Amino acid sequence: MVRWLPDAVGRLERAALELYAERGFEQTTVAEIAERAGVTERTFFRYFTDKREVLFQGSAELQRIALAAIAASPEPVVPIDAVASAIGEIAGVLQGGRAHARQRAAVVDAHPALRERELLKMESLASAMSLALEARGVPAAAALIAGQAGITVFRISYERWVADSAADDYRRLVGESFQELKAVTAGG
Amino acid sequence: MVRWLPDAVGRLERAALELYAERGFEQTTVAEIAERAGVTERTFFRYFTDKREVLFQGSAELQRIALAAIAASPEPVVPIDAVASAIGEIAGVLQGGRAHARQRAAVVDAHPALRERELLKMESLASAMSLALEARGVPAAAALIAGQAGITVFRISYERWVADSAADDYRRLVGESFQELKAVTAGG
DNA sequence: GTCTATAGTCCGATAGAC
DNA sequence: GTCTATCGGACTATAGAC
Repeated sequence: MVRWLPDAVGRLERAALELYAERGFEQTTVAEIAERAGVTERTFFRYFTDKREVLFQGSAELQRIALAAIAASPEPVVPIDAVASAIGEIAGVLQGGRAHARQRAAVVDAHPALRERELLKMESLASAMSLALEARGVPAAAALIAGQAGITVFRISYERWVADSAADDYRRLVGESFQELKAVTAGG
Repeated sequence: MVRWLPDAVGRLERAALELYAERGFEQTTVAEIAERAGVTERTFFRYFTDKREVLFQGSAELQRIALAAIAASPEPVVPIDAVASAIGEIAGVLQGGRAHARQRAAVVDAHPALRERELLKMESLASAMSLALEARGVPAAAALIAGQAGITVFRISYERWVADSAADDYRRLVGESFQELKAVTAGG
């Protein structure tokens, strides 16, 4: 007989996503999430700083993958290409869990408080990529812009991927969005 | 004898910025802001949905200016140029209040909850610009990317403008950042 | 694990302007 | 009378302190 069931964090994450989807973010209390996960309210706040954060644990892992890709970019480092490979790697990882991504996206989009948090995570990813580029010798100004360009493409292709049933190849959507970005900034 | 002093909103905004600067965002209660502004807590929540929003009332006006610039862009509408003129207009308006912008930026940067809200306002500006571009006949995909590219430039040049004492010509910084964006995305 | 401060909501009351 | 701005108090849930 075990005292605690394993994976309290995972159970809390699943319970929260389900409840937010079922009855909405604001209509769900932390107590209800904790109850469904079989822990106390106190335990929830042990693992997550607030009610939103429970949906964003995965972003740290994505960031790790992106930084590894930039670190592994071949010399000479072309900022936009290094970032494109990083975003492509992320897309490759997400590719498998489209159903989950869709449910999560619907929940996040439905509430400004969650969209806010998502934007903060994206910003964090962008600055991390910029720093990684600087570490590879890219000048600060170019690194900043390339990092931001990367999340622009990431977000736009993510939206297409979850919204359009026909567009199921996420990595390919990323590549297309990068081409569009190049065309638009060239002024064409 | 008037029953209420005029401009309760303005007094609340100034009181909030002062207090957030003096003792930090989290260490300031809404009751204290209200007290300094000479109203009750209840009145604060009448005008602002939450404790953060009090610092972001100005963003609606900036958005209006940006959209007007896009609506007034000469034919044929080149998305990136239309957005550049919109961001340039905003920079021109902010140009005068550099001291205030600096204090506000310091306060916002100091707390993630405020950075989050700022990112949400930027996102709102980006999608509004994208919609305005679509209204001018720009295809959806290009409009989305151009809008995002616009806020990328806006934010990067804003940071430079408040951080670097020597760089006091905001409009010029915006122009330079657009050039850098073009260079980076071209893969140079 | 309990206790508490504070954010944020709701309903109603009040006082002046028109 | 209606409209608008403020105040008062009670209430719940989040989040952090002890």
